[in-house]
Amino acid sequence: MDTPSSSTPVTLEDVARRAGVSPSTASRALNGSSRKVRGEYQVRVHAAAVELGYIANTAAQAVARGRSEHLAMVVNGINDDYFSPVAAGVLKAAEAADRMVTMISSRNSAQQAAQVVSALRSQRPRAIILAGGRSVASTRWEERLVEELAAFQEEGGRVVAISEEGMPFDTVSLDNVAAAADLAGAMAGLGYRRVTILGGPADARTAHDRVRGFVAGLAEHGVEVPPSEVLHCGFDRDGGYSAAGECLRRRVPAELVLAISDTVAVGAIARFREAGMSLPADMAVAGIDDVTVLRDVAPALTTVRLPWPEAGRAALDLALRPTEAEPRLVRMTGHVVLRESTPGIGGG
Amino acid sequence: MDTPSSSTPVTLEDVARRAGVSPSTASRALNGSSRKVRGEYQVRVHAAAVELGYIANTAAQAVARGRSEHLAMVVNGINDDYFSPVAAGVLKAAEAADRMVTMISSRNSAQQAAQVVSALRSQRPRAIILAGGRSVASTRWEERLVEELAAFQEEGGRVVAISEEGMPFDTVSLDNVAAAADLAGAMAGLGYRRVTILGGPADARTAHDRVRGFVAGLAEHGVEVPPSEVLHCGFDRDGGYSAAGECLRRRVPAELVLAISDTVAVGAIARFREAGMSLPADMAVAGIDDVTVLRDVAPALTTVRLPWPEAGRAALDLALRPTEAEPRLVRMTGHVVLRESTPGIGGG
DNA sequence: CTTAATGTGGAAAGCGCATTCCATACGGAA
DNA sequence: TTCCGTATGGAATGCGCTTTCCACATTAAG
Repeated sequence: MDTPSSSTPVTLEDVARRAGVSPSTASRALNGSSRKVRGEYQVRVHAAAVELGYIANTAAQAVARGRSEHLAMVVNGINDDYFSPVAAGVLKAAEAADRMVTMISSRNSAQQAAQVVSALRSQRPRAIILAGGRSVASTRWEERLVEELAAFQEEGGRVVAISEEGMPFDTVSLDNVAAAADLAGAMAGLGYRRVTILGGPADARTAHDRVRGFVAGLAEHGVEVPPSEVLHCGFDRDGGYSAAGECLRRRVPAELVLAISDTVAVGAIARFREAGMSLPADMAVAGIDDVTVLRDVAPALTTVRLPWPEAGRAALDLALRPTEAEPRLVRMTGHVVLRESTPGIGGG
Repeated sequence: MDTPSSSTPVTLEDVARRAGVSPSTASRALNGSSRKVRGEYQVRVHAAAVELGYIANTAAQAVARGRSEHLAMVVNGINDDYFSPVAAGVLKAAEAADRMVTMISSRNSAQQAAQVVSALRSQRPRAIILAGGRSVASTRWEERLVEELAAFQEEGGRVVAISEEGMPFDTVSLDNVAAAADLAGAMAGLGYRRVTILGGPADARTAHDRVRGFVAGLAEHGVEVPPSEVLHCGFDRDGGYSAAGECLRRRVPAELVLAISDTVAVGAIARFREAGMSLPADMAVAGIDDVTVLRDVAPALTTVRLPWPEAGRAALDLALRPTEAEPRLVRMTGHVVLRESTPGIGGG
């Protein structure tokens, strides 16, 4: 009790000795074995275990069994604000399934992701969940990443990607293109014609898809967006802020700014306000994601609700299901939520 | 390549054979051992490892060494929005330190926490970080939790608590009382006299401390808050929303609502708006935490900035440092951020 | 040139557990 | 009563890796 790190963890053998049985029996009694143990021994072993405060050594179990039951997740480039919903969804589902999940963040690059997956593999987890952040071009590192993942799967592991349709693994896909197109369509329906797109990083897959959706959705309603009206910027609040500044410098200001995400939209709003504009009177703004904490702010932001937490849960479900021959695809779609920030033009 | 789960992970022995050395040598070459291996063997082993795609089995290492190098973290009651900052801080720091962290969420109760810590212990991690959520009274389950943690420490593990001063472990403390008191003091300085407190759950430690700080800070400036003006509610947006409803039913409405957190404040604001009030003209509102995404909303929320991500990082630093005789305490304080939501009364 | 000190590879033991295999006890059928 | 099938405990083996411990050079010291 005095010196630190003095005691040593109690092992299964300790329990067995205490209960007066063999380690084999103790093992069978304490964990779900196919073999049965006589009732009397059963209770004696359990009693000994609680008396001694025995906690099974998962590492040892993993090596004896050849594979652990843990789950691993790589979060690609956590954004302080934004990392939450999908990770929270996964964690909550894991809680319900009584699992632990090991998280590791990769600095947003596929190179890191490959290394990180390799590190994860060393844990021999049951499944690896990959969240977000591929880039547009299929780089050499992307290939490495896929290879690494494929090797893992080859060894009996499960791989689930979130939001990354196109990988040869089980995938939970949030249809970014459709979400953006729906929103754009709705905006066109409200009468907006001159729109500027805050497009996020040029090389991020998600950003790219959303921009594509915006453009397509508007085009469908006869609204063309000249390439000069697609502004690239960071994927966060500051990105939106500075891109909005750029926007202000245009001769003919837009009627509507379509931001690639709510966070970017918030940054833009801040910049517009700073310039003395009154929202939504002077400028309409919409985003994508429907970040919860933003639902109540003024002007309430028009957005597309994307079921991120549900996607996390779905990913975990897939991860827990046994591998099948064909990669499965769970597709989730968002729906447009009209709020005050886009009152519309014709009707106003 | 055809059937799934066909291949089997390559082991250290495979590498050794390929390199024409003994497993011992391979082990020494591949991992940081105190022993040296001849240069030639060194490169041969490494070459063999990459050729074969060897990935060390951490579980086996953990059992051989007696302890793993992983970090574990229990997040107490993840709130979809709010879980972010501290977890993100920890994860980022872990990334920098090249560590993985296993997260597990406990349903906000100490009972769950005790079970969860026990599960974590089975991994034999190097450290366990405990984030948030103790209750006011020291229940039997809290004791169990501390016991569990103490046993873990006794076995050589490190324990770090965030925001939970008073446990016999290394602690990163965010001074909730002081934060609330500072804010309250500032508000009193702005001339507010009739204030209602949205106090969160009656039994949550953090909430309790903040309410205490509010009351004390106001009292210091001669402002008394009758107990009837402390409204208890959930710790989230909906809690704030409904508590604000209660608030509206009062005869003499308050001039200022002090919410226990930004999220609660946002809920309250939503309710007030719904009632047709104009903010901040009709009602001033302030919160605590300074949630990033809320910084730009209108009316910009007066709050106390609490360095949650930094706390996460600090916790990880502590976790990586060797145990010392005395539990260490890292105290972090917030600072008041005045924004539009509390324009003040005298000066306005 | 001998002897001790040092460096380095390999054999073997061990980490905590699951599991296969063997031994024993028991029940029922003949 | 004998024989076989079944149930269940225990010894032994193995999982992948680290770490003594030992053997064998080399080299430095005498």
